[in-house]
Amino acid sequence: MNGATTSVELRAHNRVRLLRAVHDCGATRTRSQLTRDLHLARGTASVLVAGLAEDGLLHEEPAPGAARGRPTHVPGPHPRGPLALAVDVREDAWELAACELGGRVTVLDVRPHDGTPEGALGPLGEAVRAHQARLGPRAVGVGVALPGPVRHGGLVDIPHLGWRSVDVPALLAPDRGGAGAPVPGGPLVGNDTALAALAEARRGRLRGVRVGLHLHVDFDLGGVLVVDGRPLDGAGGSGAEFGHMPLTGGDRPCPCGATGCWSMDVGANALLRRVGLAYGGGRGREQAEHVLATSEEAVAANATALGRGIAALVNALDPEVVTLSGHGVELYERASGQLLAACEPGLMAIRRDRPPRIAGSALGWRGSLLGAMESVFDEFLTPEGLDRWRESHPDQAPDTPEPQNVTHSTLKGRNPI
Amino acid sequence: MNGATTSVELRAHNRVRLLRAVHDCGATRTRSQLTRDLHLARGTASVLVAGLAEDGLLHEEPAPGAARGRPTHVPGPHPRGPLALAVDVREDAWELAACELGGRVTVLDVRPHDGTPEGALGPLGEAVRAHQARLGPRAVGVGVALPGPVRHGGLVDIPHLGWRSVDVPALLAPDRGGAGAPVPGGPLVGNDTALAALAEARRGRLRGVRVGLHLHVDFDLGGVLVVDGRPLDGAGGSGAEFGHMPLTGGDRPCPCGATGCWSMDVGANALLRRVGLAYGGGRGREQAEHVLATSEEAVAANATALGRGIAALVNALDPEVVTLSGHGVELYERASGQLLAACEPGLMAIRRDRPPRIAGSALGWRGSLLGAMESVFDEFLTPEGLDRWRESHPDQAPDTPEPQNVTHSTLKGRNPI
DNA sequence: GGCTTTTGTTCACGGTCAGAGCATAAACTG
DNA sequence: CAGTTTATGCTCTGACCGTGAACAAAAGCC
Repeated sequence: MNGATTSVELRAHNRVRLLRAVHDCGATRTRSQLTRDLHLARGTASVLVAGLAEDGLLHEEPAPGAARGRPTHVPGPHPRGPLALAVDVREDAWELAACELGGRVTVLDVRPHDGTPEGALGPLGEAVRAHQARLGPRAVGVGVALPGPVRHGGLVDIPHLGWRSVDVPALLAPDRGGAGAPVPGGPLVGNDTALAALAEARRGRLRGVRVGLHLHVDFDLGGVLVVDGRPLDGAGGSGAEFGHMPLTGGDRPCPCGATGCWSMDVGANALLRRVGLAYGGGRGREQAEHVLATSEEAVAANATALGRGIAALVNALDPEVVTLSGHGVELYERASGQLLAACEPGLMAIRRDRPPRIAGSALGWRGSLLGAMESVFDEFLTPEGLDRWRESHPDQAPDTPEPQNVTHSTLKGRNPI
Repeated sequence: MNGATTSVELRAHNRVRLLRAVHDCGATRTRSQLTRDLHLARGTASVLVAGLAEDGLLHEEPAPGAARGRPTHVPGPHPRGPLALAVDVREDAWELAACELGGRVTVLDVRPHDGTPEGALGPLGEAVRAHQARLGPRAVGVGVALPGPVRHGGLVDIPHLGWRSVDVPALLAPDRGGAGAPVPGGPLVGNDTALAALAEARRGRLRGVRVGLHLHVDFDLGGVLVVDGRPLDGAGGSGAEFGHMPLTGGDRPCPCGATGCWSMDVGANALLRRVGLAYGGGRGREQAEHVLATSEEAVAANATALGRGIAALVNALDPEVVTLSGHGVELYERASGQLLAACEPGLMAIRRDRPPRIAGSALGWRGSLLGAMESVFDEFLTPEGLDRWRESHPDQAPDTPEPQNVTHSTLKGRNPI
């Protein structure tokens, strides 16, 4: 992102570039490929890799495929290297995972909860602290995805669960008592839509896309613009709320406090309402999935509302691609016709010539969790982050036991990964 | 923006940083202040300034105020330094100016036109070419602001003037015959709203603001998000069209091809329609100004629609500041009460706690022209741009006569600068 | 007029990367 | 199976850059 000014910053900058390249490609590229991609001299790459390996950040393995010349190696995560703890908190359950550099995910824990701030975040905090203690300095950060707007580094509102300015960092670590202020080393709290978009930008269908629009459909609808691989999260961190614009002409009051929000017409709650079932409070995920699978009419209504809103956003923002995650994937698969039919008349004439691609996410329901991981590594893969690592690893990293590879059942929804 | 990788890139990067700092502060800071601001050693700054002065890019003048120690100097534009040609094309007239590094503007020409592509751009192209010939290599680029969406580097649509995919670069320079492709050295065509937002970000009320929303009101309404000093112009360059979302619940067909656009309810055309006068086709600027000054009712209707749309966008994007330019300044001065009253009920509850500031532009009607200038310097103030300059100035720049300092009357509207 | 303060200039020094030359390790060739 | 080809890793030299200290310069202050 930013530029180096002095020679020593230059070295730090190149260390970060190399490490990020390894992470972004999922530890698949060989050293010689990386050398070319980053326009480095072979000697420079040699020094950089050696340094990162010595710091316990990288570990080279022989490259699998046999090629013509001298065999090269694939730099990947160090066996005692940094781990990001990532959490996806939904309205009815949470999932905790440890993630290596490169993006390999090991699910550590999955638990349902009662929808209250204490009921959800208390046990989660305990689990996080236990794993942090077990992993020691290998745990370089905690990223948490939450299904509501996040303000000023941790205050979360989820109107339909009755969460009002819930201080998530404080509830996760009661002793540290941070009043909304982002404690150094505290959890990185983010909106699930914004984090799903981040994952999509790094490892999904928005990879390499300069301007993309990501929409995340769960109980309600979130949306955010992704520019140059970064979701635009607003001034206070809560800028992924495209669902709270009155794009579909409704006049129903929204729990958010406004009226006629697009979000009222798309998502699990809208599906349930459409068929006359009870909705709200984070309940009814299974019924909603049943409706999605069986009620042609409710699906069509959802898809129509989705399409109309997409048209408005495409007019305004001119994205190259529109991606859908959560229920959006199935909604698009089952009713792309209605969606596109509702979208087209809402487009400006000049947009109809070259409409953006619309695509389901490649990450399924894993987006928010992966985005939480990326948010941790985004902070770690900086000169400052690597300096901290170096300080916490005086010479040789102590032998930490591998994280238990028990993979619990993951949160509901398909998991293509 | 991006970072240097090698030592020599580092030098180029620091040259750019210094030059940009001079430009951004309007050539007001002293060399010692710049040295501190950029965290440079005095020796480095010395070498950099000397190099830039020798290249004909900077020229140091003694600092005006007398301080305690050894007197310092103020680096400013070189008398034979680079000039950006900037053009603001409106529906009924255009204005051409030459701009020095640092932002000093000299208006070169102002002319009304008939609203046709040829009528507007033919004479403009002649004027531009004449000045380019006069200035030689000092003219480092041409930036053009146009009141409609700009696609793929130059194709412009202005529905209410009947412009459909007008190839602006080709019409400005018929001999070069670029078919929409951005010719190297060709004009940088941009949307007036996006460029007004750019100017606001660099020299107006969005300076230093991480996330801001800028709305430009002329005959109709344009809007764009500004992040880190950069307006988000979409995948094809036409992402400043917040006016073409159905935010106010109308159902009137819009010339753009969609229905119920916000833009139908705000701007000169909306004012004229409200009082029953003829509108469209870029005519009626003076009548609209009269309506704005006299009709309480039409102004209130405009302000209400503006406020309602702002609420939706604030919900979605969480900007820190909302700025208004063009007629928006007067609209806000005359009816901020109605605007805010319409905005508030549309906000999410969490936004009502900390609503963004709303402010009239500090640049009045000059924004688009200044933004056109900034777009030229944004391309010039890069390692590549400075290399081109060095190549076109083999050793010592030839003596070019100063641009005539005749300042024509500027385009209609107040000009605080 | 001498002292203090601030800034510009010069230069030795350490750090960084590019590039060339050489070593290495595989596949290919006959 | 031995020589050739090819691609890569390693090492060293050279050029470049910014830092920081020492010195010079130019003003205000006492």
